[in-house]
Amino acid sequence: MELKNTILQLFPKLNEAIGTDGVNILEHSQQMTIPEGTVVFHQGDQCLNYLLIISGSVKVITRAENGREIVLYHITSGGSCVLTTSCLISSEDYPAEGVTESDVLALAIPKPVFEQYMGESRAFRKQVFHSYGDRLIKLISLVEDISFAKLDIRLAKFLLVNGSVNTPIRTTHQALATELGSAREVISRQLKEFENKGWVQLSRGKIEITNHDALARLLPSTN
Amino acid sequence: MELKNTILQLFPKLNEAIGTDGVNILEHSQQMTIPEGTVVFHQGDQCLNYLLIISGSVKVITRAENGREIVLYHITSGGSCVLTTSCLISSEDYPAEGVTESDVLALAIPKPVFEQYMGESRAFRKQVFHSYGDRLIKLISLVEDISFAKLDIRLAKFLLVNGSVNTPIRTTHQALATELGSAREVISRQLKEFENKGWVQLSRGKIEITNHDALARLLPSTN
DNA sequence: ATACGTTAAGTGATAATGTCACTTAAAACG
DNA sequence: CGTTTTAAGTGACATTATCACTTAACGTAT
Repeated sequence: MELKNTILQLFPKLNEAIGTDGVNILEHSQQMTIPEGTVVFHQGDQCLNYLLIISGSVKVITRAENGREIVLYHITSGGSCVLTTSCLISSEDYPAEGVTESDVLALAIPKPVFEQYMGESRAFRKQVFHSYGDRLIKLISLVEDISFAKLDIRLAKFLLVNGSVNTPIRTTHQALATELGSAREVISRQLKEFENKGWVQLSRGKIEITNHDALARLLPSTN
Repeated sequence: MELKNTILQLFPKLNEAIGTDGVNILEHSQQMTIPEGTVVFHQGDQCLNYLLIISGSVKVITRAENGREIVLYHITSGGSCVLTTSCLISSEDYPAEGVTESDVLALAIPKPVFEQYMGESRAFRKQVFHSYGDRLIKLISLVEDISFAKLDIRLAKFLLVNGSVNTPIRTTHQALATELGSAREVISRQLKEFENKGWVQLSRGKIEITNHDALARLLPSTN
């Protein structure tokens, strides 16, 4: 079966769970396809499934009253939605919103099955814990970035990670602002500065990197 | 036994684990007392125990290169150190530092015992997951606060939570800045403004609230 | 009790970022 | 082709951060 191989590849820790442990995730879970732009969960939502993303990407954001947003993280191929899981268990209000950024293929494991696996399979537990730990650590990095790192550096980093000299980045300044937790105007001005220095070329909905090295020199050596 | 009752009170989800499940946490764990000001873990440290805090408090901070710090969260009585746990499992570098804020009494459960409990006790799993979820959600709130909330409001909130009209807050402006992820000078100026309005009275190492209601009016109604 | 070193807090200038109230321009669509 | 929508630009101003200090309060040793 094709899907099984894909899953095993994406979730190496699940090998045991699918194989020798006698629990077969595929039998007890459901494939879901979710179109782009769907709000997968809102603040305060309850979650009834443990979700594994097979393909596509989900962004998790919080919003302030004044409408400003910040992307907390993305869940991509091979990732699981730890926050929905934790929201299921914890009594606190779920403080974020998940939106698909592309068509998404996911595997939904119902809560009781999830709990059974947690008890029976060491491999499954490891997988779940690994996701949790990663998320926690990434969130801490986000806090660090937001409170310490300067915007030009964060912006340069984003550009370098998401584009290169021949692959332009297709996004709006607003989306970039949300991604970095800043304001559109600030991003626009910063990009304009980069453009004036000849490092990027801007057009509506598109950013082309024209001088990779100059942008890279902005980053601290540890990146 | 006194300690057992204390633990059961602090970690209600552990009831089952200590009682009927046949695993006795007290037998397989070790009490530790840690003096105030001890660095419990550094960035990159490995952790060999799952830690439950019985009494006292640990603060978890990150530091920027320029020396600025921010408190990520505090672990107090009844809390567990999820980050050390996750650091044990995840391959990523541990991105924070833990420092005891007072003398701390903790219960250290060695890794193998921890893993055994995770397999055998549903209650223990719940406890662990609950801690994780709470931490994740609190970190998200922190991101929200840092990126959206104005400093005067965050400061007022802190003052109201940590002091009252007859119980002054004993802390330095520097510590406050770290707590809120700001700079000392900014905190000093903001506090001075509060003082000019007659809301607080400042002296070295001490902040007295003189007008609780005025401070409270600064906060959004949802708090 | 006074002097001295240490730590906490204050200050002014300047830079970086965020906010507001718009305007201008590009694309999308009938 | 003209009209909506959506994206991006702009100037003025507010807030927060940074730097390079100064001043004040406290602890300690004589």
